Amino acid sequence: MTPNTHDQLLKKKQVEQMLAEHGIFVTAQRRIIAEALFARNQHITADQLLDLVNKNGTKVSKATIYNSLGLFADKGLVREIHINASKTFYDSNASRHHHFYNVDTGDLIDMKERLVPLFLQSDLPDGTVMETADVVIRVRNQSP
Amino acid sequence: MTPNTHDQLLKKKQVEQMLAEHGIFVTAQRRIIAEALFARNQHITADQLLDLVNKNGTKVSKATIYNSLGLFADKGLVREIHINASKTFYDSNASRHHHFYNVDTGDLIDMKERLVPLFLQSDLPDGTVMETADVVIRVRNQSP
DNA sequence: ATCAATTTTAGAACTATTCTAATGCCACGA
DNA sequence: TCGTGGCATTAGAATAGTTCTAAAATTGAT
Ligand SMILES: [Mn+2]
Ligand SMILES: [Mn+2]
Ligand SMILES: [Zn+2]
Ligand SMILES: [Zn+2]
Repeated sequence: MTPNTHDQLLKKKQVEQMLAEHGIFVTAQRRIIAEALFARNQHITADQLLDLVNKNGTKVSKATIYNSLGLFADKGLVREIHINASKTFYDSNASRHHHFYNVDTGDLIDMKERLVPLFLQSDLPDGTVMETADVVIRVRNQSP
Repeated sequence: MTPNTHDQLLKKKQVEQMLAEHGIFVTAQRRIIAEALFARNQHITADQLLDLVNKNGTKVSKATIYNSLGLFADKGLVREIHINASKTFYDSNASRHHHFYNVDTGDLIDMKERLVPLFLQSDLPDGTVMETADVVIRVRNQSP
């Protein structure tokens, strides 16, 4: 019995294809990182991802984690979410959606699409085009 | 001729009143910091404010700048805006409004009120109440 | 095999922010 | 007026997320 099931092989193919389609040269480390990152929709920090990737014997350096996350973000595969000066999440779901952040629990929760604001291109500052719309609604637990 | 004009004295009074109304004990340093910060609507970083405050002979420590900004933010007098891991702005206008951030120029520009999204309390996660709605629309300069 | 270009890496460097612990300040009551 | 308690302020150290450096590894092309 090989360590790779059919499903895992499929997923590996999908991830490679995804990277290639976005003009990202596939390397061993990028494949490992992308497989861990895109295995599910998640909000993860750089060093949570480092731990996750290196949990199973593989060894990827911290620098490569940052390099790859930066590259993936540039190519539009992940979204950076800046909660505060020392908390940056990477969202493996880069499609248009926004978030609730619970300051009491630290939870970052996806917001339903229908709540997303609408912007008109013509309302942007002159000579600019929209890159991303970053929305974080901070909530706290109701007082008891 | 005294160094303080009538207008400046008025402004000083107003600032003290503002702090007191928000339950902030007025101290010499807090008054100096608040006068510089609330002199106009601005988006300013902690050490820009440190420079501004200490420009005219006064001497306030970096720790006090951070302590005061944190206190003012807790009391709802300023808004923190987290652009990225190493760029936090303090907005001296804490009223509800949002921002465009130009990644090419670094400009942070106020957004007109009518573009602000609407949220229904009932759409928040169960058991939570809204604290702030932080919206930053990132734009970049149109390609030439 | 050789080569140039790109990627990875360990660890150092950087830097915004927070922490520490000593000192200062001030109001109040004895 | 003096002493005490409680904050506030401070210099500088510590922290920690991120970026940088420069050397080694990998890659695909010739
Ligand atoms: Mn982390
Ligand atoms: Mn700064
Ligand atoms: Zn999300
Ligand atoms: Zn503003």
